[in-house]
Amino acid sequence: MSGKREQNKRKNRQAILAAAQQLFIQRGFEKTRIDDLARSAGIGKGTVYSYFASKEEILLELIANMRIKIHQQFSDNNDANAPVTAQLMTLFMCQFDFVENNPELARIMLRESMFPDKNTVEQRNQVDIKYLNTVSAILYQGQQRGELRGELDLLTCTLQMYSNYLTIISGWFIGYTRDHADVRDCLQRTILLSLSGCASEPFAEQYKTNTPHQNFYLNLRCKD
Amino acid sequence: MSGKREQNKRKNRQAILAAAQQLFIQRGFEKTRIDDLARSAGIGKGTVYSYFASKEEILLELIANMRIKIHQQFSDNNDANAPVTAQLMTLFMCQFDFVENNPELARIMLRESMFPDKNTVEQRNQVDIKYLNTVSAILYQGQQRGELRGELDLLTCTLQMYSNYLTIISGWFIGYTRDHADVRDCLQRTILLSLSGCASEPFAEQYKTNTPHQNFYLNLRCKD
DNA sequence: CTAAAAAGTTGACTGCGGTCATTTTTTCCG
DNA sequence: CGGAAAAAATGACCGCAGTCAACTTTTTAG
Repeated sequence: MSGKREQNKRKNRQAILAAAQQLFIQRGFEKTRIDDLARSAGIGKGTVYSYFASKEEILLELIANMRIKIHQQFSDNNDANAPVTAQLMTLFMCQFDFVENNPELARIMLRESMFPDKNTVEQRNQVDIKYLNTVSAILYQGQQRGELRGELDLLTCTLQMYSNYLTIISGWFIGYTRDHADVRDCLQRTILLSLSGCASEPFAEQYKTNTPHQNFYLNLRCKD
Repeated sequence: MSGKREQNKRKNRQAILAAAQQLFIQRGFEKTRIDDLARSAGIGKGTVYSYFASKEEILLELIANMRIKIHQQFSDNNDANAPVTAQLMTLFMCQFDFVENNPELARIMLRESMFPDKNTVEQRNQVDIKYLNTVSAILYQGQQRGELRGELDLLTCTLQMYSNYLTIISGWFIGYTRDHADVRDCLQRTILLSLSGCASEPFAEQYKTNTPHQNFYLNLRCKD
């Protein structure tokens, strides 16, 4: 019976995540004590720390799992032939729904995701990249259909669209937007602006560049 | 001598900030204990908390003060007639210099600034708005000079430019950009993209909107 | 099967941010 | 002045995240 150990480890890890899901959502992240969480998972406090490096790590893995599910839902329902704006709106609003329903948890995730400290787990990062890849794919299709300029640098463009989303979310946290409809409107606005550009005619042309990105060390996949 | 109390309060507050500046920068935020900070300021630990609500509040006020100085430096040196791109680059790179030199402190500030929790001090927010106003002013001048489209919604445009900056900074924290030159390049790129737009000719026109923003409850001042 | 080694579990303990009852200083006013 | 009231300072204390030496379970190998 050499699988006993592995089996137990999987069970414990799941138990911790399940307890965390229950407690973090029900009672809140700050108000949940690790001791309670451990008790609820049927293990000792110290054991928790042989599975996760910190309380926050538990939350981040939990959220990463949720975000993968959300992404799956998007993929299942998205119409890849819809206009770029529509697809981006759908993708971003799916994410915002989660943020709106779990502001405390999402806030911690967003903080860590945008401004991580050194000891970040690579894997969690992958969920963000999954979303960036999706944006990238949407834009690439837009290029193929002629909606977007063909010589665009996709990476810059992807970053900008995602950054539009993050800033609107940030505005929501700060209190500049009140409800779902506000967020939707603002998001639509910035996306449209990104598409149409700020410059006036004579200038716009000269601002167009097509040299590829070389200083942002991230490779996105725009094709499945 | 009825001013004794007021005078002392001002002195203590300054002493705390001075000690914080020294210790947070020298030894780091995490590694500085409140007890040490209090000792260094010549007061008791409890007293610190009658001036600041938390360790983080001290840091945030400290940084807010630094950012005001940085902004002053920018104002003093900025050429208001330079092209929009140049002015924005100068403004953002001034800020990045601070971030680069104090990553730990800046990280905490950026996290709190973008995704604050409920009990945020209004005053600190004002520094961010100061910067947004500056961006707004730069863009407004650009409009006046004909560089930017006159019917642009300044708020949306301002948010987008600032969000370009924040995302590049975020990329730097994550490790997607390595050095000062990378950041500069990427920033330039996204700004140019914001100016020229992503859409191809026939589409670009129809994405242009000129209805003013109504769902983002922030009023910027684009004129001094 | 047994015993030693390896892997995993545990809760008492540590360190630090933040609190609060007590003490000290300052102000007010007769 | 003096002494009462108000304001401020203080450090012992608390709660909780995270550690670690002791202990238990599982695996390995002879």
